[in-house]
Amino acid sequence: MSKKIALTQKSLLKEYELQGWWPLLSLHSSSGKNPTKTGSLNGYHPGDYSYPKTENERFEIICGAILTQNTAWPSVEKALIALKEKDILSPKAITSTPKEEIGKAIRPAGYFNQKAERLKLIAEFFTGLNGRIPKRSELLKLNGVGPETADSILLYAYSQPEFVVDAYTKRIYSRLGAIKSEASYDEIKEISQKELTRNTKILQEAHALLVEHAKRHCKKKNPSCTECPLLDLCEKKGVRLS
DNA sequence: AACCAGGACGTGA
DNA sequence: TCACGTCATGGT
Repeated sequence: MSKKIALTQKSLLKEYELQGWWPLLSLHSSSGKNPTKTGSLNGYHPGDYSYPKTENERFEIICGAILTQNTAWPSVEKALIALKEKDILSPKAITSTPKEEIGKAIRPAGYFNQKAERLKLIAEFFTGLNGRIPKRSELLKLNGVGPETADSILLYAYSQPEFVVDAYTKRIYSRLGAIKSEASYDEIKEISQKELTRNTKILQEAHALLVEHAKRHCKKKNPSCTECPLLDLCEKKGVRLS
């Protein structure tokens, strides 16, 4: 309870260093995969919180937030790259392109039928904003945008201080003993923001670090606890030591 | 060859 | 409210 979440972030930052989310296609270098990150080819910008710099980048993040629902990031990147290749990674293009063609491009990201529909809905919504920052309640009214997607959009596309709770967060916090396993999305979000302070840069890093840690050590099936940087904080110490 | 992946929605109890 | 089935491809 008391300060476990804050201590966790401190340990994760020391272990993995700054993450620099959200990954952007425009930041992909030709030098290949970044060995310090597990999820993306690269596209991160550690230490630079000035992204997104353009409306195109902002919209790319929004599309990524939809496409990554229950889907591994490398698959999402394939979909985003395909959209860009076909020149349909803009609100106008997505609005004016048939759902079938969008579905064809985003196929590797899975659920391509409903995601194509959701991309069209949020493209319309984005255009209607005219550059204004959306409210969370507005985002939640969109079909296909639940609490996590809404918070991801606010935190990474609009730099609003909203903590993102995902399956990784719940798993890590639950194993640590920082929350009860039945805790709701909003409960986890509130205690996190309370312990971490409501600061955009901190919350961007916090979520990214949790994702990285879940992929490296706190895996669902076979967690590797032996070299876990959180071992001394963890209630389920040594679920798997081998 | 199951199992999992940076969820959300519709349905019925 | 809430548990449960559904949506789908691709990597391990």
